[in-house]
Amino acid sequence: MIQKDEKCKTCESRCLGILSDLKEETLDEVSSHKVTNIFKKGQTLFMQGNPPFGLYIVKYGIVKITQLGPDGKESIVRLAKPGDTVGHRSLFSEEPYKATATAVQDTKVCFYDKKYIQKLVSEEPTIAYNIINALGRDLGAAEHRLTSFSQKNVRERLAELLLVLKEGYGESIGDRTRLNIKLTREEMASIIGTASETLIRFFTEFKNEGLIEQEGKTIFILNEERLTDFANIIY
Amino acid sequence: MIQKDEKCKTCESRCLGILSDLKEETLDEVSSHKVTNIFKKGQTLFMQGNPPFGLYIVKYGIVKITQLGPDGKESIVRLAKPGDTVGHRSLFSEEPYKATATAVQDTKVCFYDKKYIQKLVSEEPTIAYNIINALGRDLGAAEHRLTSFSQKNVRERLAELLLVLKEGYGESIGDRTRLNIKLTREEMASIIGTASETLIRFFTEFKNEGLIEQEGKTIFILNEERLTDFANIIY
DNA sequence: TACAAAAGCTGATCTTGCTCATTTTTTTAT
DNA sequence: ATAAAAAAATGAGCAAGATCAGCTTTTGTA
Repeated sequence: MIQKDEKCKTCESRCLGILSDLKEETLDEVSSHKVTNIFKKGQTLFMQGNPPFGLYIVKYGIVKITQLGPDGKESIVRLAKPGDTVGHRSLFSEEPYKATATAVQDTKVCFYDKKYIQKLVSEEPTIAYNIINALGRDLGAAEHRLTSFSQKNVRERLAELLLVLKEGYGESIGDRTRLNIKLTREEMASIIGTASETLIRFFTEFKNEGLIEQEGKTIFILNEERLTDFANIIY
Repeated sequence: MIQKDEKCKTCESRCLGILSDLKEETLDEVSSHKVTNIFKKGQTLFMQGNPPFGLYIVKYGIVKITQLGPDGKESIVRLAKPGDTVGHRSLFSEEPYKATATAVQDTKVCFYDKKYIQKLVSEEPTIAYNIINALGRDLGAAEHRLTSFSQKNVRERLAELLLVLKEGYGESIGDRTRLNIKLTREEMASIIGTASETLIRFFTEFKNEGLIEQEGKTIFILNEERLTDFANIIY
């Protein structure tokens, strides 16, 4: 499903992302260079090994970026929410994608051709800044996770994951925080690098201890403070 | 020790890094904006928590970028060799450094002020490209390591580390490859996220199996092919 | 609405790799 | 050159978490 009618100028997700600082007239021009796509839950935006053609910006929904391990098991290396960019890591590298991007739920993304983004970067320093910042943020997150993988146990990493999800997807509902993201146990396990059985055990522990709650597939954070203690936060 | 006399134009390390595509006259201008420093082995370029002031480019030597874990243990998240950039992750983010940069051996670096780099990025798209590429490469490496941490055992990760070090620091000497980098067992362990004792055990195994050799503190790769098998490479 | 498939959960067992202790070797400083 | 400190190496015991198996619940689909 392809749409070309929508305008960046009036897009709510835009103000969160790398196009946030552009002038109105530039935005009109940008609009005419994008293609909007809807991906159903489970559909792939691009696959590991394919050549990169351009840049995706998430309008709504959630995208997971995964890598295949030696035994065909997938690891989730990153998540992208509305306003986030997907494909920026490989933008100007001449190499094929090192990861696969898949819609975690029904997702709308805007696609921009590589050539056009290159032009934009050279003409609009603010775009360059924003891409550099986005990459810096992602690199910081990845390296922080490396340290967690090295030095924390699974229970601590799960507590940390719940707090990170709260940061990115949490919405305060009364005295609880609802996580507006639905991941399978398998997916959560693959983010923190453990077996799903192990994740489930600690997840159940947290539920029994009254730190979190579940309604259907939706997770609620009840006690952020105690979760923070358990996460053994680094800084 | 500070030197201001050296020229970027004639610098051998420059052609490897983000300044590689500049015109001669721009390079003269760039030269006048840099400060060259020598850091003795063990000295720090900057510390986790400090505000970032600019960008470092390694001229010779090696720099490790480390993060402190919850118990004060350090994890090495990245290494930088001549031509590589240090400090680019936090360049335009308004946050303090999330990691510490330390000279692994005597190291010479050129320092460029943040403001000046910002000006350069907006005036020279090639600089923006190169920084984006450097960040993309680093992010790719970090995410690849995340997958390895999730899915590989210590033996496989050590084999992989030796191959990565060969890629970055290897020099062919007869039928062996010498690694031009000297790390302690502790440091190697902290790269692959294991205890030094465990690393030493597998290191000894690899020596006994004739995959690697050691003269003093210098490591030689004898059998890359078999090491690659053991590394269980992902792609 | 019913059936199949996928996801979630729990228990039992086994293995990897961590921790602690000790010895040996190498490096650094005086 | 010598002492002190740091790094490397090795062994033994233990614990975190992986794996395997079986069962239940949920979800998707015909």
